[in-house]
Amino acid sequence: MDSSTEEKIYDAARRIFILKGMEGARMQEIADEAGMNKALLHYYFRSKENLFKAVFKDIFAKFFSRVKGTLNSDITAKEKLMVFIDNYIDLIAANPYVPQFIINEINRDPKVLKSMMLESGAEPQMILSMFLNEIQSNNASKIDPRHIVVSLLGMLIFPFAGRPLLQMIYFNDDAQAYNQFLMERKIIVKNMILKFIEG
Amino acid sequence: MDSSTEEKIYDAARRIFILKGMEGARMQEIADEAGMNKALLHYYFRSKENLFKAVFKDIFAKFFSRVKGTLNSDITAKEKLMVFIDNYIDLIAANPYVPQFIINEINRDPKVLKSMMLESGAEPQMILSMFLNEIQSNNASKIDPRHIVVSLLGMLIFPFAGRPLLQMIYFNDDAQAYNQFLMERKIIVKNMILKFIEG
DNA sequence: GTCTATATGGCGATAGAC
DNA sequence: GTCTATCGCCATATAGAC
Repeated sequence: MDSSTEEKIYDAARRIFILKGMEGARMQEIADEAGMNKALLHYYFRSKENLFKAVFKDIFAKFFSRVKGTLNSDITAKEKLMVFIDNYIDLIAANPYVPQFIINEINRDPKVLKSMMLESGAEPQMILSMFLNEIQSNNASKIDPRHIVVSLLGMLIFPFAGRPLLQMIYFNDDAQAYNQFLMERKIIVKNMILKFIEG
Repeated sequence: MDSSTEEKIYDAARRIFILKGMEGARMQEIADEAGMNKALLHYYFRSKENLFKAVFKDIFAKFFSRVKGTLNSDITAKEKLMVFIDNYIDLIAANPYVPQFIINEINRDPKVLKSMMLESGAEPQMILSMFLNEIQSNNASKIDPRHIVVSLLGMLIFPFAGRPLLQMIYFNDDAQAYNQFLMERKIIVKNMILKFIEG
């Protein structure tokens, strides 16, 4: 681990903030995680608010760019959607707390959302057309594609966000079984979306 | 407003906790909301933790009992599902922050989940069969009904939890238009579930 | 740049008058 | 039961030695 001090702080903050959110995180905890003193956090980032914004902006931008990247390949619209579902479930599985973290923070302080959008390089107009073009071209049933996008994202994110409850009442708290359930969802969600789009 | 002091505290706490969560809420803020002094909160509930648990337990139990009630009427399984979707969207629309609040708190401290389940009168076994029977009997495609339950809840909850982001990028921040979108989802989600269940 | 020590403020909780 | 005043703690932030 020969990364710079600033990078160590940033990485530690990223882990702690994602797990506990802005309010739940403690500067001391981040310092411990980074293996250094609390004062250094302020030396490099001046305030907790600053550190949080730096981290949040990056997480937000990275997740958006990953989504964008998935949709920018050179295959048919339907194939893009299928690839997106596979990749997105893998992406959340590798970062299970990120989507809920983003949802929480945009609800906690919706004001930051606009600047996040701009600074992340994700112009609203580009985001708007994301998904929608893919869906429109295959949408035999002429449904407002925004309903399909929202349904799709809900189906993908909820099993991760609601995991403690779902795993307990439907899987007798068997984490292994629940992991398998999450991977099964790739096929399930693809089938569901296809059936809906193709009328 | 001739309710008792304890009720006033409880109601105020409920509003504040739902909006800000356990960590974001301040006892002073709850006292202001209830129109009284901070010390009275401790006189009646001894600690913030106690007050929070009392509120959370009730919210959790009430949401579960509403869901249960919807599924206990005397109609066919398919009709029950359709009625459930209508009622659940109305229920969230009237309490838009509640589902995310529940999700946050069970993730923040999963230990409380078990006692919540028991004290809310919702035995896991009863919860398990909830939905599943309804879906199984109509499930021509023989899909694991848990996938359908999770998909359904995700489709219903996500448009509320992700509202700030979705409303901004897909509705140009037009709240009125977004409200209409939420009501349209009753038909959309019903169609989606039906198509899936009926193969 | 990195540390220890400390200042400053806010919050949960309590004491005690009425 | 309800209030004012205050305690004690913990978290962010800063001062200052090295």
